[in-house]
Amino acid sequence: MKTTLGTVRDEDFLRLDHQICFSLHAATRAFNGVYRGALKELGLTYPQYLVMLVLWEHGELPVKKIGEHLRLDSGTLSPLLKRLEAAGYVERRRSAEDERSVTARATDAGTELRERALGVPRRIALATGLSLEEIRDLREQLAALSARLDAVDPDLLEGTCATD
Amino acid sequence: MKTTLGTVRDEDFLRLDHQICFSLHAATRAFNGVYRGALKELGLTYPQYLVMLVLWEHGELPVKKIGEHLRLDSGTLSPLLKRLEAAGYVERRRSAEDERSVTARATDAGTELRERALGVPRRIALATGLSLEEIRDLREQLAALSARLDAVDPDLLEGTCATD
DNA sequence: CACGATTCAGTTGTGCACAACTCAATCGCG
DNA sequence: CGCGATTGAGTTGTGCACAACTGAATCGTG
Repeated sequence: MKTTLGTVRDEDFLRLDHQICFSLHAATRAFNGVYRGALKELGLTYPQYLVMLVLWEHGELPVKKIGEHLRLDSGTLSPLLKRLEAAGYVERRRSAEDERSVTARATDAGTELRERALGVPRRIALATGLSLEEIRDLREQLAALSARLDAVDPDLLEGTCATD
Repeated sequence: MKTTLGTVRDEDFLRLDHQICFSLHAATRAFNGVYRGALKELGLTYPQYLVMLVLWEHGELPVKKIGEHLRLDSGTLSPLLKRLEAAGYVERRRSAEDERSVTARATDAGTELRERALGVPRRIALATGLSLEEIRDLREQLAALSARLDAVDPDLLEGTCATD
C-alpha cells in the first residue's frame, strides 16, 4: 500500500527531507571521491572521464551533442574541453557544414587512454559492494527519478502553497 | 541469484559504468535544479539549506559538528557560513571553552525562515512522483552505498590491476 | 612545567555547475 | 533576396567541493 503524502505533517517532512535529499548528495560525493582515486593515475577528473566515455562510445561529436548526453551546457563543457585539449586527449575543430558548431574527438593519446581506463569501472563496482542486478536496479530508479525531476514545471515549486 | 562481477568483460563494464555513475550524477543535478527553484524565494542555495536544516534540528553547533553531519570540511563550510551570516540567517562566535572552535546558530531571521521552508519538502516529494515508501527505500539504499564508498581503502583504487 | 603532536577554523587554488550574457552563423518567413 | 529570430559556442560571475596549506589553541607525555 502506498502512503499518500497528504497524511504526513510538514514537521515530519522537514526531517524526512533532510535524509532523502542529503543521502543522494552524500552518495554522489562519495562516488566522486572513489572515482577521484581511481582516475588520478589517468590525470582525469570525474566529469572529464564522463566526457571521454561519451567520445569513446560515439566518436567525433559537436559540443552540443556531448551536452545532451551528459545534460551539461556549453558554460561547463567549453572550459572542460579546453582542459582536455591542453592535456592532449581531445581535439576540437569548427565544423565545415555549420560554422557555429565545434566538434570534439579523442586524439591518439585519448584513444590509448581508453585501454588504461578499462579497469576503472570494475574497481568502482567492487567498491560499491553491489551485485550487477543491484547496480542495474539502482541505475534505473535514478534514471526514472531524473526524468521526472527534469520534467517538473518550475511554477509548481514557487508558490508558497498552491498545492491544495 | 547474484551475478558475480567476474563474469563480465571489461568492455561491457565500461558501458554499464557509463550508466550507473552518470545516472547518480544526473539525479543529483536534477534534484539540485528542483531545489533551486523551491529555495529561490527563501534566498538559499541547496547546500545552505542543508546547513540550516542541521541548525534547526540541533541548535547551536561548532563548525566541526556541522561538517560531520553533512560530510563537509571547513574549506567548504567557512565561506558558506560567512554567506549565511551576511544574509542575516546565522550568527557565528568563538567558543569560550575552546578558543579554536567556532559555533554557529540560527538568528531570529534564520528561525523565522524555518516556517517559510516548511512547505518545501512536500513540494519536492511531489516532484519526485515517489511514494513515501519508495523515498525511504531509495534513501536507505543510498545511505548504505555512501557508507561503503566512504569506507573504501584508497589503495584498492590505485593499482593498475592488483584485484586478482 | 615544557614542548612536540594534534585539532580546529580559515585561506588559497583548481575544477565543476549553472545563470546570464555576447557574438557570429544559420534559418525562415515575407 | 533581406532581415528578424533562433541556434551554437564561448565568457563572466557566483557558489560549491576538495586538496593542501597556515596559524592559533589545546593536548599529552616526559
